[in-house]
Amino acid sequence: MDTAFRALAEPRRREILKLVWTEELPAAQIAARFDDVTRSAVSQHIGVLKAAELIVERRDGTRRLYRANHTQMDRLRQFLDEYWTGSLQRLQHLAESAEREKGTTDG
Amino acid sequence: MDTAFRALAEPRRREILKLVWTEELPAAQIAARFDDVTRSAVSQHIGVLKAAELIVERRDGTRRLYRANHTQMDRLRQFLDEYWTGSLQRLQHLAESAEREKGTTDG
DNA sequence: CCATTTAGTTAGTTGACACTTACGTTAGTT
DNA sequence: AACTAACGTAAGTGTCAACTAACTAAATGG
Repeated sequence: MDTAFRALAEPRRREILKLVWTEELPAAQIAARFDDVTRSAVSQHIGVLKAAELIVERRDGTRRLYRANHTQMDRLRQFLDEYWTGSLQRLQHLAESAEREKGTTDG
Repeated sequence: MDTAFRALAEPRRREILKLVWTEELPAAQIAARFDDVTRSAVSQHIGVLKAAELIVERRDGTRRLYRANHTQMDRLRQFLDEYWTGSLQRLQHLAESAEREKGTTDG
């Protein structure tokens, strides 16, 4: 989770992720989109995105094709959602505790 | 945007954010929840969350009360959503370009 | 085998980040 | 004014991340 958020914190990695969102691309073609950074840097970014499971790799001879892992991205959205649902659940627990409290003090 | 993602990448900050999600809390009470870190460190985390506009501050005498900024959190979810809608739009643009291409070569 | 293409890896530098300790600041209290 | 409570801020340290340059590895073709 930490890994995924930290990976997305880097603008360059977000761009890479968008590039491989709809189409599968080899590292060279990804690197070619950036003129102010070396292939090595892009390769390392890809490594970070791969570690965060935001992209997946498919090998084809000497080439390695990358594409976004939509599932992981969806998981992040769900995590953000939990901030709402999670807090609602906590409120519900509080309410239930209050109910029990009433019962114990009563009997 | 970078700031917000980087702020969320830290587990401690995510905990702080959850603490002030439903209730407004002073710094001291937030710091009291953690026994393995100093008040100063918590204060700095709060500073990062504030810079990312994930929490807002309200002053009351010598105390400063914090609460989560739900709007900013919603913005992050929308950003993640754009990865889908955005790519759909790009596909649509491609389709439209192809249509125009047909027209120009034709006439 | 040798050269080429495609891509990952390592070494080293620079800058950012999390943390602690110590100090400064503002609002109440006596 | 002096004291206390509740915070933030500055300085210093260890660790991690991003980047470049140079090297290595695997597949392909003569």
